[in-house]
Amino acid sequence: MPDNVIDNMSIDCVVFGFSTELKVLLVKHADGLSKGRWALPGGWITEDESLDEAASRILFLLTGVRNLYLDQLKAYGAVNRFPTKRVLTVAYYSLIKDTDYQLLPGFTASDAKWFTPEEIKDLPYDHNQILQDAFHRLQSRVKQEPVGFNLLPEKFTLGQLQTLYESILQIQLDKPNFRRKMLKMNFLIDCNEKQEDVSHRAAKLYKFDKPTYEQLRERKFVLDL
Amino acid sequence: MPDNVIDNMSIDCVVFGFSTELKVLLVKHADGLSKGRWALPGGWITEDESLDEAASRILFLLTGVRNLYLDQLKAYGAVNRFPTKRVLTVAYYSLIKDTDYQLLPGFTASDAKWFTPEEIKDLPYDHNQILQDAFHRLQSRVKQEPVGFNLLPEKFTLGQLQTLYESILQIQLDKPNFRRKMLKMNFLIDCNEKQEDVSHRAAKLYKFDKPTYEQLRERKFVLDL
DNA sequence: ATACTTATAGTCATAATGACTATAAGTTTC
DNA sequence: GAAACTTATAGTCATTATGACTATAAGTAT
Repeated sequence: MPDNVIDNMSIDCVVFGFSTELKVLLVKHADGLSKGRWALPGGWITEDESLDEAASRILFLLTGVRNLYLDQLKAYGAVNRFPTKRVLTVAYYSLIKDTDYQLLPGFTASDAKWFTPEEIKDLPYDHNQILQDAFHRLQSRVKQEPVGFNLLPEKFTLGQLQTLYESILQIQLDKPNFRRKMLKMNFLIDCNEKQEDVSHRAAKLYKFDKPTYEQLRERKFVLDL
Repeated sequence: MPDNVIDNMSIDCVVFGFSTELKVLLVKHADGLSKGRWALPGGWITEDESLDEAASRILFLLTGVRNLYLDQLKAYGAVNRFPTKRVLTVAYYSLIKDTDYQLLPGFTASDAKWFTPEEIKDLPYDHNQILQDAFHRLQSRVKQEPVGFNLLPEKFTLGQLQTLYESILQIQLDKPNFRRKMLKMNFLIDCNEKQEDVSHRAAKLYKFDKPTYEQLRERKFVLDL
């Protein structure tokens, strides 16, 4: 443990990604009491950094990506949540495009891996609780913010967008109605391009018009799916 | 400072109340660097209590009410947020009915007081930020939960309910449309009683049907005002 | 050529919305 | 006691949104 860490404060991160379904990034702990087990990525907070800075540093070390979408979830401070001493952890959740994601040298596939929520059974400490809370936060956030746009590639199809919403909200949506609703919102820009390399009719590609979205969000706007 | 406190972790609480408008409870600090200034109620976390327990204890000491509606907001941990040393604080927000509220002996009107948001100018530490974040949380929460029912008396009129929503969301609402929307939700029970002691036509009193509300909330339900 | 697969367009009855008007039931003022 | 207020409550109506569909298009795979 470096000498400028605060020895009773840590960070834990829930990193969400999406390709064909929603995934969470776990790391295999190299040492400590949870050695060899998969757990949420985390680390100690140092004296000279804020909470957000600590989370950002820890995620950069893991993923190689700076300025990830990162939002604090909440603090966890049960008396015995950590086995050896009392440690408060501040949990964050993060969204990442898999196109941006690259494991840094030092991490290998056996150290860090994407898991679907169903694959994740038994995490150490209170990480199951943190993961569940993060997932609920994502579910409520997705209705009020363009979080989807932090998970999808620059250009995407309406089908991908729908699959994303379905896998976050865990519901089935009617395709024509979903399209109609999204397009009426007016924050999708038609790229005038089509998908390539698909074995069926290619779909139009869209991208996200951030200014329009922000304007909408200022007023009210609840996405009711 | 008692000897079982953790000297770098504290709690701060934003307590909301409502009578004719939304209010926030502040206390006058008796000692320390902010002596004599109004600030959010707070205190140190002790070794033997969780975060929720600490917040609950601190609010009980202040208000005399146990089992308040209490929800964690988030943790604040800027390096220099506290002047003498590094302290992480976990902020909570709480809702209280003024009928339940009674200042405990030991607190007087000059120690603890309700303020409207506009009256609150310049709080010490990062309390301005915490207050603002709590208010935003309340604004978004009110659309997805019956938080209003933790702020109103047991029996209330539709007029009071509307005023509450207006003062939380800081918008004007059309009266007939608001009534229609609320009543259609089916979680209001007609008490078959009327207001008394008002100098105009008395309104019907309603109370909240918690089971029906919870059922609704399970499914989806976004209150779009 | 036919069967798949997914994309995209359109229909239609019903429900919700926003902006109102109208009336009721009391109090206060003159 | 009548008129003027104040707030509650009921109802109208044109417009828009919704949910559940059907239909067609544009490709690939068999």
